[in-house]
Amino acid sequence: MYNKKMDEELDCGIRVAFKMFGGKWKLCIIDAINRGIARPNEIHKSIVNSTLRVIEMQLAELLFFGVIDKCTDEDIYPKKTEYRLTSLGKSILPILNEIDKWGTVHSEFVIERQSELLESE
Amino acid sequence: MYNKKMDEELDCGIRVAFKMFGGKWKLCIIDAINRGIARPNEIHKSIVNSTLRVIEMQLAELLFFGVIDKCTDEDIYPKKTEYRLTSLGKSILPILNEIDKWGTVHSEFVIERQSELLESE
DNA sequence: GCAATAACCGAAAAAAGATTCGGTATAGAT
DNA sequence: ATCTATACCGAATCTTTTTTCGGTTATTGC
Repeated sequence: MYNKKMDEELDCGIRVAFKMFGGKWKLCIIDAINRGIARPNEIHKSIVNSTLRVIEMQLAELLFFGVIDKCTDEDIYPKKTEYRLTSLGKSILPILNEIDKWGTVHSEFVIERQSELLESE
Repeated sequence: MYNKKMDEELDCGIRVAFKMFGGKWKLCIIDAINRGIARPNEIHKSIVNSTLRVIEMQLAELLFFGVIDKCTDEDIYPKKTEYRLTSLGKSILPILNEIDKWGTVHSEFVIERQSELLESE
């Protein structure tokens, strides 16, 4: 969450949507929370190759944009924070499922093309 | 299309899908082609705030991954190139429509939150 | 001949985004 | 007292993506 130098137009649905969940990790985070993985540390561990810091930052953005809700139990230590999807967050789930389904179906093909790229370097 | 230093796992559908159409401009390009805007120059003009160069680069990637087809009329000048969606490209359309619909519905809300961010800098 | 046009490409520079690292806080266990 | 765990934050650094800019090619129109 910092300032951009170039102005970004939110003039079509696609760009608005990408503003919300277009980041590299956002949909994975939303998916994890939806599957009941509620705590930052757990979310981080569930997403291969993610760093805790980036998960924290993306959670902060999702929170700011009202995609998720946060409740922290401040009394207990180690602190216990849980995130849940808001209704706005839940409204993304059908899209998430479609995207995940598409990716699963085409995974083999994409991975193959990808590896051709890497071989030819 | 260059080499990444960090390895990216394509271990879930979401990441596979994002590999294909997760870029900032890809879905806009697919949308444009789907609406009959077939030529690089026209696609560029139809997408506000895009540079021609980035459109060219993204078209090359979409081509490489088999999302679009290209046919260039080399005989005529100025050269005439037209892109079309392949069946793989067309398979993305339902998702694209869902995303666009979501963004259109929530556009006002997102733009408002966004402007709160910018005011408080 | 010269400008315009369309497609494209390479490379430097800028911007955006992610990682790394070190720090805070606080309580319970050893 | 020290270690552990969890959440979280700031800042430097590094990677990835986008922009900017200057080319090339080949034809049509002036």
